[in-house]
Amino acid sequence: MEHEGVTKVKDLLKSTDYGSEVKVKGWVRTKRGNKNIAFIALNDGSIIHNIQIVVDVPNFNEDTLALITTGASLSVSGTLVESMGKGQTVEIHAKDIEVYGTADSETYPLQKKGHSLEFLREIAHLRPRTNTFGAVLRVRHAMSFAIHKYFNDNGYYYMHTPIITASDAEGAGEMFRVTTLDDKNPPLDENGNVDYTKDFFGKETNMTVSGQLEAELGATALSQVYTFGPTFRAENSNTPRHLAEFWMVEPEMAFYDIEDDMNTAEDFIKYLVQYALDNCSDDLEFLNKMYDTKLLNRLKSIIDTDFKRLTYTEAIEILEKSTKKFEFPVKWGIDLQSEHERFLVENHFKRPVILIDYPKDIKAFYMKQNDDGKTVRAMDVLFPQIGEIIGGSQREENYEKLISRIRELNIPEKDVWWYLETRKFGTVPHSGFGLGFERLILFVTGMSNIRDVIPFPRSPKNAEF
RNA sequence: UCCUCCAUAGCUCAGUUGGUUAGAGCAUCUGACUGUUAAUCAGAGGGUCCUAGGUUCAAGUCCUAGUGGGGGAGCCA
Repeated sequence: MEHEGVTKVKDLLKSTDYGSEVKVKGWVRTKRGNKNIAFIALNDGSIIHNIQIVVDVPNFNEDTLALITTGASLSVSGTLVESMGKGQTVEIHAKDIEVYGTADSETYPLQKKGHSLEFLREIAHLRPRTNTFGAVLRVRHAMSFAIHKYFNDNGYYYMHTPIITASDAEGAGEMFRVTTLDDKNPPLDENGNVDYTKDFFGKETNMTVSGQLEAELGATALSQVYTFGPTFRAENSNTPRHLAEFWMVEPEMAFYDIEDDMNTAEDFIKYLVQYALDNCSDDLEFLNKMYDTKLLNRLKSIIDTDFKRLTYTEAIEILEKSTKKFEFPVKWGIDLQSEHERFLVENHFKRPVILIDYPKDIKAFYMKQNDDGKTVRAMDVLFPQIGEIIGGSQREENYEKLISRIRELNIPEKDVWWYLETRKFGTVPHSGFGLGFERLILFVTGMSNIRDVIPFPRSPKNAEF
């Protein structure tokens, strides 16, 4: 739908309708020229490229043109013409220019020149106006859309799981507390502890660390569901791969075993990468040129490569036999460290790896126990550069086995009674996995810091904007 | 949270064994140029050297602490 006769830059650049009258609105990237002619590069975010506005200076008010500086917002009406200059095929010969808002060139922080990503993080309110963040945000949108499309096309239902939760059973990390109690003078019980029965929900509540347990409830009715929402971890993690607030995709499939789970994960991620290549080529080419010249090759190779599948035990054997010296010694039962995962993916197999059948002691309570009594049907998809991009498992559907594991781990049964009931009433084998959305975006964009693939990152000591 | 590196103009950085008035490129401003492509050329303005202490005749430079940031690790997605 066209808005007020305005054409997007994206469509103007494709157009060959020379001589037609057009209107475009956007933000000035650069202006250059002399007293006779001026060139304005205008961008509206619809595409990484700018449309060039050609201004015959004598035809315009001098004071108006003086307001057109980098960052100013304009409405331009004019004629679409074949460009006389090199560097673009079409441009707009301006007839009328309206300045919506100026951007004082003395104080506007974005220059024509490139800026460091660290600096741009400090001006996250303005960084969407840069080429890099425009590209990242468009790719991020495309990936969000593709996720919904993939699941919708494959018979999944999008399920909204709660953001506020009273269950601490997931054990996926430290949680942010949610409360309306007076922080200076909270009600106390007879033992002097904070009395959460007086709190808003009548019990202690937190921000969710995962929608999985609730997604399982949906899967035992709708067969295939997925969640896609914000997730919160109060871990003091200061790394380029962690956020305190991030988005997670969690499909959950009834009647799927671990093999189906792996097949789905691999198909899903290849679909998303293919979607990016098909729909974000301009942005990916820019990122490939500016940040990571191997990006496009890496994305293409992922699609054509079968992920290497092996068990945790086999992986341990490979690591033990390798001549590489690891900082953390390898032994069956340990949780694999980044150096181990990187070795497997980047040195040994040189392709994505799916590891299954992990020791049960290093995995969550809900994972299906294998007959060996030692391992569970967990699955981790390990990617080059970013490590674990997907973690999933077949779930334990046997009530007796599940509750005995819950008791072993001292998880309060009163917190998970509802979860247990799905195993009591019409239980089915089922599986699922979680994909860290920002880690996917890291992989697809080739960016190296997770704070640069989310518009307004939340991390320890940073909740600005 | 641990290890490590860093903090100097709007941005990116240089600044020697501690020693006059702290520099460059880009950006900005002024001027020149009739088709530019991060335009080019000439000139000008622009600094609480992160903060607080300390050592010293003298600190951007050395020491201590703090704050913020990068990289690595842990926790994890």
